[in-house]
Amino acid sequence: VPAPAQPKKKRNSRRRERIVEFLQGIDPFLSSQAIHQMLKARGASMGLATVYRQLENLVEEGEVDSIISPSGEKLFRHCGSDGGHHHHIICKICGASQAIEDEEVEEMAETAGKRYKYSEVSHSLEIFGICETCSRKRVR
Amino acid sequence: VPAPAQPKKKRNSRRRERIVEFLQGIDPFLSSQAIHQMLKARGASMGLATVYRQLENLVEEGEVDSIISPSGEKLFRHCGSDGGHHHHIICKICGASQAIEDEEVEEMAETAGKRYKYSEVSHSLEIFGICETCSRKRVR
DNA sequence: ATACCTGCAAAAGCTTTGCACCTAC
DNA sequence: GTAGGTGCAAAGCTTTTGCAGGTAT
Repeated sequence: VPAPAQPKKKRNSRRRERIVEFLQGIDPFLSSQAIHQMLKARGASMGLATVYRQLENLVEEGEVDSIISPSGEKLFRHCGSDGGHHHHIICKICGASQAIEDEEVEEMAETAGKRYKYSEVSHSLEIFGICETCSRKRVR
Repeated sequence: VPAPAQPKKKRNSRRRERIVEFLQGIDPFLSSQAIHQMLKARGASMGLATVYRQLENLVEEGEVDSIISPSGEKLFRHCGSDGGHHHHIICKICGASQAIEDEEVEEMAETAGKRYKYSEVSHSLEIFGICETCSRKRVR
């Protein structure tokens, strides 16, 4: 079984810093496109491809958390200091999220991997719903 | 809050039966494209769009379970008789899967929804890895 | 100087949709 | 006879990639 290659060397850059800085000040999970759009709106010079490439780097380095929405779109969120891996309940409409603590999920995934002899085990648990704010807006 | 509209009336058809029949005899989670390809290989007359449309129907009716792979692709599997909703550990390479029983996840999702006042709460928990068979093939 | 970073546009994948025709009920 | 099903090709979307030029080290 080949050991996972360590990430390529990454370089600092304006765009990269801009993205990290932006994500640190943001709560919800956002799509690459949304992030690009919001950065442009803030006056950043930034190509879409760069956003994709940098987000890929940042996920690889563990700076950013990535999930897949029910529609198959990748969503990103800064997840640096507040501990390691955890899960969220996420609004399908606005992307607002709250962290969910649950150690049992981690254990369960590991146990299942061993029991069925799976290697390179990862897991994803995401809870999606519609937050109170968005619910109200919908009723109108 | 509008009540969820009941599914449209569905009609029996050769293609639909073919798909159900095929999925019932299959273990792993498969993509729409894979299912289409395998049905064609078995001599079925079947368009790709039909596979997409029927899988959509079947998921809506609860005949088929759908998940999203780490790459964002939708995967399907027959999930009719063996109880209701449950989770799986899935091979990233061949799609083989084993069911995982865990009631706590269900409770947790529900609790989190109530606590944070989210409506229309759903959740997804999937464990991905590489199964023993595929591990061996890789090493060669 | 070299290796990585960027932007743009093109290309790739998966999925959905418009339309004309077919089929179950 | 009518509403739903089907195939094909076109279109939609998100994401990736090729390439020429820019930038950090």
